[in-house]
Amino acid sequence: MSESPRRRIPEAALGRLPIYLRILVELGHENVAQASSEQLAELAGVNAAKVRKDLSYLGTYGTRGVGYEVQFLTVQIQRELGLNQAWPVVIVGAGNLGQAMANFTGIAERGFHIVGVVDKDESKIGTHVGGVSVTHVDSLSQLVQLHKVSIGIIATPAVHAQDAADALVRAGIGSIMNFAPTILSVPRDVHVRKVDLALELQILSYYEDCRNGNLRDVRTDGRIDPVSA
Amino acid sequence: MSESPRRRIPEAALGRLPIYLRILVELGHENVAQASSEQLAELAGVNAAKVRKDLSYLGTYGTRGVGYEVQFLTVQIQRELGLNQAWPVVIVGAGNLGQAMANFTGIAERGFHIVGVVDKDESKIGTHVGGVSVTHVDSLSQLVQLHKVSIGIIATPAVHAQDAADALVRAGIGSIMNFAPTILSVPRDVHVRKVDLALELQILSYYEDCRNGNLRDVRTDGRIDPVSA
DNA sequence: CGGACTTCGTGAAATCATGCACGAAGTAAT
DNA sequence: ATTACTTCGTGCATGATTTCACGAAGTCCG
Repeated sequence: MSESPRRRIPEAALGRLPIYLRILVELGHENVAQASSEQLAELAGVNAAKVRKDLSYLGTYGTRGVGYEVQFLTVQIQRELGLNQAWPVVIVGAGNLGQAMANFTGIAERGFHIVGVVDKDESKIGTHVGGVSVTHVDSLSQLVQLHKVSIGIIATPAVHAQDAADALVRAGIGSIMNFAPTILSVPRDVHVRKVDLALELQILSYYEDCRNGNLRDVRTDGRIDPVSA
Repeated sequence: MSESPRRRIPEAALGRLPIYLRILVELGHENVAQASSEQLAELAGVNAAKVRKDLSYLGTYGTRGVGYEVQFLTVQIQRELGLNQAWPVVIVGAGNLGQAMANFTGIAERGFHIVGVVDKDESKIGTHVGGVSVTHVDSLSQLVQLHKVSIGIIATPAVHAQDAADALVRAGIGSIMNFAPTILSVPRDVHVRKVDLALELQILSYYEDCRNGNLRDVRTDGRIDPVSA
């Protein structure tokens, strides 16, 4: 047991660390030196016990009676998330979304660096987005090796998403952020995070529909006109 | 018990319904008439029992020994999600992300209709994005009332996100999709879904960092140089 | 120094989500 | 009709996550 076998932050907690991090960075900019779990909870929109439990997975970095030291905790979370380096990222797909991601300042601000945008559409090649010029998807491997990229973003239409994933995997990428509404099939050791924008809207639609008194009636069970379209 | 008091789909299941829906629509296009939970599970990348349990929240729409009728189930899920109408949507913020969302075909395809894009930057007003022209944020209420909009998208920089939310709430919006990395404060009855793009990348960064053998060492507990930056 | 007060860290309870496994209900074919 | 087979619906066990509640460890001040 000289290794470091303890070390796996629960998914749920992991998803909140970037939120705490952003808040801490902001507090730092305002020269706030200390923050209690209560304050952080308020800013993060969660409950204080959860903040403490989440932070406890990193180590015991708080001081009882006082709170957490903003600068120190900032660095700890960054370290934990692997953000003490600038990660190079490639984007596959130079459409609306690909361009938006390439231009998105929030990404650069938080330690990511877009090193390339590729597309298969000849007409887009050579155009400039967010400081880099679009190259052909065939140059992906080269790009990845040159910049030691390990994170790729898929911003292609759904039909090409699996191709994009295959290309990224072939190029040696280890993690993928997928905007296409497609379940990608990738080797077990490649991490995929799916972001489905329409899905989020559909969920809002559900809640809106509920609110509108459209309490969808359940007991209308008998099949009504199965096929019509 | 003549009411419809039963009717609240667990969050986790709700988040998967749009996935099943997309799969069913695709199967429908391929003229597949029936699908078993096993097949749906395969396509959705989940386990068959979960598919059945999720669908059971809608009603008992399957046929034992056979499976689910694709057309019928499609309609049921749409109905449940409130997608039997086209929802009008407004976007606040005509930057990269706002433009990308306005142009995003995936959104229109799945029953949403962008009726307006507003911004506070005079230089953007009058420009065209995704079939509508950008108007001033002051016209928001008008726009919302005119088109009976109940869903708004915030695609502004973080500093203006709360203003945008306030404006949306004032205009009478009921649900908000927020791309800014900000915890919005809104009335209790307004639904907010947060999509934090940088956050997703930060989580990938964590996994990449783990993979790279950088098993962050935990026992280096003694505070190392708290403040340095 | 000692007592009052603050805030963390964490066990334990409560809640929510997942997955198994099996009975129920259907089809198909002899 | 009976038998063999498929696949749903769901009770239950297991696991993950959230929340509570309280002891421990610190600060502050007279």
